[in-house]
Amino acid sequence: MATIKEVARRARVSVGTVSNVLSGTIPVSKRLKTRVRDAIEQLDYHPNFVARSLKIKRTKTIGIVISDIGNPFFSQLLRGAEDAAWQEKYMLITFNTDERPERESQVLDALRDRRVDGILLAAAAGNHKHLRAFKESGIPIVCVDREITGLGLDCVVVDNFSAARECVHHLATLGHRRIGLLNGDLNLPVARDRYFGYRQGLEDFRLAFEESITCCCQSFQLEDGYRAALRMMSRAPRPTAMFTGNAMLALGLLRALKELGLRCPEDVGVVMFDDPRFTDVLRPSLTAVAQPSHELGRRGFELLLRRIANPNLKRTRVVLPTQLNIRESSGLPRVAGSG
Amino acid sequence: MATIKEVARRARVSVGTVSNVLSGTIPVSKRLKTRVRDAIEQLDYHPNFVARSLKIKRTKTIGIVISDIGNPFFSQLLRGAEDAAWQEKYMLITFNTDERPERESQVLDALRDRRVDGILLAAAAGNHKHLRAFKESGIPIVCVDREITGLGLDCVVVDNFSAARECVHHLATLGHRRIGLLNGDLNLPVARDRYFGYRQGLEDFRLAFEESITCCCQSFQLEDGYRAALRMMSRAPRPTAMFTGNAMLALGLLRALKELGLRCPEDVGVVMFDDPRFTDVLRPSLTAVAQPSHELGRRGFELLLRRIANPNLKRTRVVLPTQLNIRESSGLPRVAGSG
DNA sequence: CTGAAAGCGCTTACAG
DNA sequence: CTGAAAGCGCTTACAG
Repeated sequence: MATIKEVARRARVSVGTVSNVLSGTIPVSKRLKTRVRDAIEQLDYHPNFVARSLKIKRTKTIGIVISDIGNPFFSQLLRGAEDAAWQEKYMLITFNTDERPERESQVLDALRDRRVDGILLAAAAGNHKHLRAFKESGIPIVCVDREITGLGLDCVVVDNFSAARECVHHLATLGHRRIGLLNGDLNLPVARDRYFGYRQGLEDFRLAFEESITCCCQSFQLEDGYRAALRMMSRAPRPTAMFTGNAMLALGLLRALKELGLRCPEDVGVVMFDDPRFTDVLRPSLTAVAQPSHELGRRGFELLLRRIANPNLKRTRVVLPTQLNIRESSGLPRVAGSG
Repeated sequence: MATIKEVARRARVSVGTVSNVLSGTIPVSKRLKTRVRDAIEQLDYHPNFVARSLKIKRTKTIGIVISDIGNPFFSQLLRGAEDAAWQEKYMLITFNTDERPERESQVLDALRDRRVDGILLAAAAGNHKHLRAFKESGIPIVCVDREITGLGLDCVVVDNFSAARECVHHLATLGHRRIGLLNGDLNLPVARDRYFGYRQGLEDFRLAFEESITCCCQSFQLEDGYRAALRMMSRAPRPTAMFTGNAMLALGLLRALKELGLRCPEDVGVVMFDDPRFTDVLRPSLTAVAQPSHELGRRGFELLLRRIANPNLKRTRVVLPTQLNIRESSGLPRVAGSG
């Protein structure tokens, strides 16, 4: 590919002049401008962004580190970030960590070596020692979906506590008295918040918290949810309704119910966190907490950009609203004592 | 962040020597090696990959351009590519095109400016003028999922024709005589191959091809499938079974059936292309063609790597096997004349 | 306006 | 082994 030097030679100007017509910041005479433009076209010249990055110490690239792109929540979040990034001529380097902190640490190191301008991070559970070390690099991190406290990191999140609490209220209002929980790893802040929201919801209705119908799986994956649900639902006394920490766990639960010959919502009502596109095609359609995943990504990027521009900004925490979409799976109101 | 110069000064060696201990290709005395290592640690030095890229003319970065990461097929493909790339210390820049050729063209240009080493492309429908122009850059492209002919591009794909044909055979064997099609844009090679496979399947069983129960939507999106299905299924005579070109269209179809009060599989049997994780949680569980999406990504990356290493290799075309997973939605065998 | 030159942070022949 | 130097392809003061 042609270089700026070749363009300069052909246009009989200095490389500085070529650079100037390209950037437009410093005026160039019409005569030289056309000569340069012609040379560029003839040589099919495309400025080398790598060289530019080295010089200006900006790569216009950010890393986005999530747990699993297979989860529709994260794929939408990625889309939001990409859409915002494209407008600003930024590019995204994507990484999945599968919730493994050591992989997260390696990925962050690799991104630092590439000198990305910033990072959007949905952190894995576990300690954040490597994040503390990463601060040395001076590369800003904005947490998306999963807040990290104590490191002064910006974040854009939803109010998991309140949304979970609302789910329990909804089920309790329908007459449920034994409401179980199928959740992810409690080391994950989102899982923890949903857990405490669940408990608060029970308390609000003076319902007993029962260990035996509460399960925190190792992951938010379908298979884990399936196995846990199989165990929980084949044990008496069964819950009459379940709240699940995300959609994958709900699918696992539904699979287990099906296998056990239990009907939803007649035998077991279901309400879940997350509301991916396919939700209302399922039978029954699923009552779900919709999160603004696309916006989470978009706002995350915008915040990161502001942080890059101004490292001294004080820490920002953005909370986006959720919405409970009531569908069939939570069931009809129960008559007292039928659970 | 510290530079190689600072490390050299502190270790009292030349920058060349620092580079040599880092790369390991040229031997360095033990004495200097420890001095350099100490300096690196003290300064928390991390080599600047951007500078390295400029010098060696390799960015160890590839672009991956797909239509929609929200489609589980593509998110798995991306994972496959990422997993393979990570092993080779490559990074992936991700882009969604939403099937827009003009966006695809812009994205490719931007990736060229970044001097990616290669590109994994699931091309949008439409003409490929911009791809022809892109060849000038010398940056290799490997097509994944969607083959492009006439430009000498490598590809890794599945046999869409045969898999679609097999779906129709399956339905015909169950006794269906009016088998409809819900497909994506015929300008897309995958859609076209599935279309012709469908027709061949009908022919194999001497079933008539009927325009009125065939629909090629503008996109492979749920909403398009829903609208088309609503139209088609409310018109008599209805098909007794449908073959859909992907999972999103099948979900759209199911939503339409539900709305029209039609049961699946009793009223309408359904077989679809793609087999995402949630498929067998649906009621009925869906008969589906599983594609090795993860492997498509992995093999695509591997092929790209070979192509980068050797631009003179002759064109390679890799075809990966699919598998028809028979579940409830195709229904039980029909008695003759019941359709 | 315009050009010559320094420099971004590396790698890699080339001498010694 | 080791160092001095050139060069990757740009941008940006600095003179003129």
